[in-house]
Amino acid sequence: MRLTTKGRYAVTAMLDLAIHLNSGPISLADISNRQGISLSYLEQLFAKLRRNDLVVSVRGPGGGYLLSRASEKIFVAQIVDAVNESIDATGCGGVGDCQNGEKCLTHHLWCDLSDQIHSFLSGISLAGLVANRDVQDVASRQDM
Amino acid sequence: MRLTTKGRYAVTAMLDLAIHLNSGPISLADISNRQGISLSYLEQLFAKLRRNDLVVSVRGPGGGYLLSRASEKIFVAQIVDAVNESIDATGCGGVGDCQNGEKCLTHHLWCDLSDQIHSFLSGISLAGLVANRDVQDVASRQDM
DNA sequence: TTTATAATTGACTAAATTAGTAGGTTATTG
DNA sequence: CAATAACCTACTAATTTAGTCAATTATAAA
Repeated sequence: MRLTTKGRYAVTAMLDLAIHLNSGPISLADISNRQGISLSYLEQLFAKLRRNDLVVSVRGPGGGYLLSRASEKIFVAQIVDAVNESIDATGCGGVGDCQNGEKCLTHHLWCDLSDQIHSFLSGISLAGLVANRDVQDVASRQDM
Repeated sequence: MRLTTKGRYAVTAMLDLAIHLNSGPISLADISNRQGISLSYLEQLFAKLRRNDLVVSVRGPGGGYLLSRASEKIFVAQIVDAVNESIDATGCGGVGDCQNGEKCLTHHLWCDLSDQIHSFLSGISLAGLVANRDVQDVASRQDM
């Protein structure tokens, strides 16, 4: 299991889209400026987000990206998953063949932990994040 | 944040010690055989576990490692921490300087997640794991 | 006292992953 | 037709993981 800047960048970028919902398509250049993420790296991340139907793209001048559905229906777990940062804490993908085809001694523990993390991140939607006071503070700072 | 085989190996090895509590010092060779972890790699992990006062060592023939205290008082979070797999999900270590000295848009979210994971893993002791039915099944298979 | 055991230490390495960069192509709008 | 911005591919530096290897030190048993 890993959760590094890759997953954090993806969630941050998606949250940026959710915040600027009423401004039409948002270009990656805008997100890059506001969030301090390299444009080329954003392109890679958005390729995955698009393949996972989390965003839709609009090409050409004035184009950019839009959320594929209401921000209430996009959850942090889906975003982290989309950029291949598995939320799974087991080494076997939950299958249970971690030690010579059998379960390792701690298999059960990592399954429980995975469930815990997954249910936490599945309970948080972009809309929920946008409504957060702390998030609004940071967003208004960035829009100046 | 990462949780890879490194942290899983460490917890598995510590659990092996907890299970064989009444057999005196347990050598790394024994753990290596039972758990399928390379001996040299175990040496590296146990150097860290010892520095963090989670185990004590006994040198010479018949030597090995013992838990430094009762298995009720050693928690999974401490073991994962000891081998440098931070449980922290933020990029800034919780400080809040993730974007040019200020909090990034998702800082709050990662703080909450870190708390969640930490409190989960802090609530599970080695004794608790040993008592688990699934763990006992795997352990008895390994002792044959 | 020697020998075997087992921890301890340090240096090295292959493979994978992360976090990018660079350069070009395609679609669309004005 | 020119500018914009998505799209795509290939490459790279740095870091981390998961080890290997070789030597040293401490101790118990013979």
